[in-house]
Amino acid sequence: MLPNKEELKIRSEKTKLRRARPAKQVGGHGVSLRELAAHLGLSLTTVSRVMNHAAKEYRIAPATQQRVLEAAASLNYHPNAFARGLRKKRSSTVGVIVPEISEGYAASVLSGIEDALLQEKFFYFVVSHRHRADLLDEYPRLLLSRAVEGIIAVDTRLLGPVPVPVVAVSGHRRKNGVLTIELDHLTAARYALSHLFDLGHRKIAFIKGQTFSSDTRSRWDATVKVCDSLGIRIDPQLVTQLEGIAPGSEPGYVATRELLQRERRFSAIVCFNDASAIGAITALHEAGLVVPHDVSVVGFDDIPAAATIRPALTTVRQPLYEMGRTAAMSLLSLIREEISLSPLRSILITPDFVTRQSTAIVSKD
Amino acid sequence: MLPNKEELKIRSEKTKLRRARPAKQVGGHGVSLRELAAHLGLSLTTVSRVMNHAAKEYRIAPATQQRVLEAAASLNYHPNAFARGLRKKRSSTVGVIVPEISEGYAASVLSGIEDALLQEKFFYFVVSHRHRADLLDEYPRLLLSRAVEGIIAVDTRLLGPVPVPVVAVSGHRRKNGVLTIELDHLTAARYALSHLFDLGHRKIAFIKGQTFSSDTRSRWDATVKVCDSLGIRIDPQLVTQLEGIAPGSEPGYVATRELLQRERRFSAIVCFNDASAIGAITALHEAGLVVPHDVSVVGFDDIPAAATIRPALTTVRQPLYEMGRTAAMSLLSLIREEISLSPLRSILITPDFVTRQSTAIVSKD
DNA sequence: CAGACTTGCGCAATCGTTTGTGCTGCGGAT
DNA sequence: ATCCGCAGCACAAACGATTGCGCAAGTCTG
Repeated sequence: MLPNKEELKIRSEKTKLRRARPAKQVGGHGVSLRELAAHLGLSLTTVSRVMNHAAKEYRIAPATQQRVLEAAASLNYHPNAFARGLRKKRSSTVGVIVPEISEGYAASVLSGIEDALLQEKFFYFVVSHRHRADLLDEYPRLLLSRAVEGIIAVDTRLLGPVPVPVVAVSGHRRKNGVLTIELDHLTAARYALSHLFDLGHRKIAFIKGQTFSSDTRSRWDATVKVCDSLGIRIDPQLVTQLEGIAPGSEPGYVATRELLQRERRFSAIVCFNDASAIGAITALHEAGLVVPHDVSVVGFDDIPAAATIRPALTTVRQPLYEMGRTAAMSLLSLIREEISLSPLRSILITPDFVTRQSTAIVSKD
Repeated sequence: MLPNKEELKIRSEKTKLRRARPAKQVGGHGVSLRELAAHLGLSLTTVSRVMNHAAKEYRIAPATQQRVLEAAASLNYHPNAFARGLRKKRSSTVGVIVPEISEGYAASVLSGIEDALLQEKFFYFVVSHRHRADLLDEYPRLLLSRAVEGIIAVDTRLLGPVPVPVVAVSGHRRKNGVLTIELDHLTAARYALSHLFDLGHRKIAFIKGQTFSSDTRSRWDATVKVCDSLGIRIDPQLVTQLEGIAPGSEPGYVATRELLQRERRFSAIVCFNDASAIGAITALHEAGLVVPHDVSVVGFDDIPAAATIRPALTTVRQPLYEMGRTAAMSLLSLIREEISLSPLRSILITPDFVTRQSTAIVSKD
């Protein structure tokens, strides 16, 4: 049955009535496009076009633009994010998955991510999986249900495929459809080793990372390669590995004690990270060895404590902020389809090297 | 002009045609309610009610519920966040404003916030203002335009009033409409001072925080009060203050050197935070004083470095994670109007005390 | 002065959900 | 046989913004 004129009339009036009531908006502030338009005596269309900077394209008179913009400002108009998202199918939001947000690594990367995203008016959701498999499985779905347009995985290996662009910061097995931002481990190794080499060190000990850490492999491969080219022989007896998931300096302390027990002489230690370097220094001091006089120590990361510990740590600095920034910018490019994935699978970030007091010329005795 | 039957027919068919095309959804995955309903031969209404657990209320037959749920699962139906938000005016999202995310303080608080929020299916946006006034002004608005239902300000003083519930973690001047989560500074001071008191310390030096830091005032007030009750005299000559915005241990180093120059004897220092305590230790060592034998040092915060530095730092631990959790849970209660603001203006969180190696019995000489 | 452009703007459909109200059978009470 | 009530579902109007077309004046061309 088609409604007749009478009914339509009535309905239309009811509608008007409803529209007249002050709509309580999300956030409780501001007015809707409709109210703004009514206030101006213009159509929704026109106002919308002005607000979207599409005025030229649709030839809105400059005077009208002025009026609209002023009214928008004075009425405190803010477009409703839901309505806009619903219509445009874009949320200007990305998801970030990290192992643990309270850790310095993730937080530094996030800082870079945030800067890059906010510049483009994007926001981000953060979730931390804490290495729990169920969360690793659930979070991407949760993020997608929040309509994120892309995902950044920080030091995290995503399980299944994801229907939006994904950028990984370290820690992702190279995989189809995932752009990885990683440190240039070769340059990093070259920094650390040639520094020691130039100081005269030849018998160098190494503390590798835990096996579960994704950087362990690539960093060690780079180390081997650089030693090769420098002519440094890697003595298997001088290689140890961090064990256990304990954070902080403890694992490095343990590894160094093991190293010392092997009674093989070495004049320097290259550590997997600063935390373990600090542990190494403690162990060396306990063994009566003075850093850097007897043994030089090189760290990795440049965490804040690296500068404050005595002796201050010579270390390879990971530009985490920059890695985050790059990740975010790449993700945006992928979302906007300005770049496609095939040509580049990973972007290398160049580390810095910070020379402090924990390394010195090899002693002559 | 009313459309006649003919036109309506045509329009309706056009409509059907459009609806038939596979709608590319946000996130590129799943089907819409409409498709799900069509698939089931049911109305949108019914399916929606089942999906929203409102089946009882509207007497949907159990068999129907079953069918709906199964179809939803098999078709991978996910409600569109925009449409739902638009309709229900709720985003299940809050905003978090921090000074700097890469700093340990904010990151730890965020960790607690995240846990509490995700439990309730809320997500959060993070923005860091870096003490820039323009951002402090802009971010609340930006967050509101993203329809956040509440805001958590971490160590940050919001400028204007905000039309959604606000919870502050430290750093907020007590203000109407803002619930503040803060450390119980009195207990904290009692921990630190009675520890030193019991070790025999009477001549105690203090390093206060920078004036811009919001905790400086309340922590000092508590210190004065506790000294009073313990009968410890505060010698103005033994009180210094951190200067400058430099992060890390430098300000503490400088403050301690100043203290030493005053040539007033003291057997212990109570520092504003761990970072400055580390600086203090460095300065003391340089002056030939051994910690803790000659001077005991107490920190505040319990940052990771506190445990690794030598000597390991005795310090007051701020339960940042718990403060974040409490903030988030309170905010949710405010949003749901389960609690109102008037009765409680601030929630005190009790600190812990960690005894390590930087404090010792006062030496007899 | 008629037709062809251009200028400046409005109509109305659409995005996907939610929800107040209504409508249809069917069984039991009278 | 009539009426009532309830079980079980559907209608259709929002929510607020975007956008392909379309249309009326005004300007220009010849």
